[in-house]
Amino acid sequence: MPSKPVAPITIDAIYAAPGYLFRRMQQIAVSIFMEECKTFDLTPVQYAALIAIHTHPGIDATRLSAVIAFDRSTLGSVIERLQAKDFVERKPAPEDKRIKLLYLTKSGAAILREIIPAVERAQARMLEPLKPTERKALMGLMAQLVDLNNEASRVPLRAEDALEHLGKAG
Amino acid sequence: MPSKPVAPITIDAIYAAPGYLFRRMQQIAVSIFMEECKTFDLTPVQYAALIAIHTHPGIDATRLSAVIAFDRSTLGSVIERLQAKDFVERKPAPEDKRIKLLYLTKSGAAILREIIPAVERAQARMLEPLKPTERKALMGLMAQLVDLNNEASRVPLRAEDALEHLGKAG
DNA sequence: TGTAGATTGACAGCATACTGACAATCTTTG
DNA sequence: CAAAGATTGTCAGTATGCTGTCAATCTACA
Repeated sequence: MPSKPVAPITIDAIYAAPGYLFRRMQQIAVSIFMEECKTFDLTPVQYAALIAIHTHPGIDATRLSAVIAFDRSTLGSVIERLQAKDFVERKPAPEDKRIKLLYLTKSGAAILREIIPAVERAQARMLEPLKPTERKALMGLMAQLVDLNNEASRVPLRAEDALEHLGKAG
Repeated sequence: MPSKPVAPITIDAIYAAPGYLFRRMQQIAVSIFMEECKTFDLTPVQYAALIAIHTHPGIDATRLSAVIAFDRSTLGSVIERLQAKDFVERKPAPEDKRIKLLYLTKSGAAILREIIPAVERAQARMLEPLKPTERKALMGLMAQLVDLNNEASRVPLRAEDALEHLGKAG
């Protein structure tokens, strides 16, 4: 009996591979985001951070990294840049000297309101080539896959766990 | 009549956004790849470059960047690292002094053969949480979307155009 | 032929992303 | 209470990824 056939080494195999398609689509998504939001000087990551801080005022960096699925190291410099642009401020936590709490500044809240239409245009453009039914199907499958693969990429905490101690009153 | 309702600013809106799902899935895909291939000291990008050079021996850096959808700048340092590991070698093109042609070394060809099973395990793991039908559907939609959005992320050349002058005998 | 324009590889600069390590600090446990 | 262990923010180091620029070189047109 013949042994299991070895897949030929070709570039076309790459083009059909999940890993390639995910990387390429991420690349395209960032490009579209930056194009729609070019007047705002905000990257996708910085936008996500602002939204999360808006939703959870007084969150600390470690919990924020869990909420938007980032490692702490990267997030440190992201916050630094947001602080330099005066969109975010950090206050020492009174009960724990290690922690610095994150808050939006007035400019931060303002730019968030202004950028949202542009972000929504960007999100719509990413899926525009598909038919409405296909968009729904794709987003459903992606949400499912990301959720079920959550453990695969080691993020320090699951978002819900990270927020347990944070008062619902915010 | 009421004006168009403004979407509330919440973190949940982020979690359902295409941009977030694409970024997160790319993150997960890289993580799985690195886990399966950790004995090989090759990143996903370096792997893609090796495959492309294997498929098109004597390709130059600019065309390679088009084939695997990268900008030239990033690819420069990627090639440098592959060269440092002795997986790739560059030879000056006789008919054009600007160009350096890329070839796999013996070690490069060898590691490619060895790593492929690990890469295939990684690719399979990315989609594992889904049912077979769903995997096919997702990959179909992703391939379609990436293809139709190709112009969105400005890669210098389309892959086919990039390879036009390269002899089929290559 | 000569020169304007295009191409190539290289570089600087910025912003993710990750691992691993570290001191300061807090918590848990004996 | 004291020592062990965990957590927090930060840093160093590596690798993408992008824009923009540049000199060297090639091409195409006047």
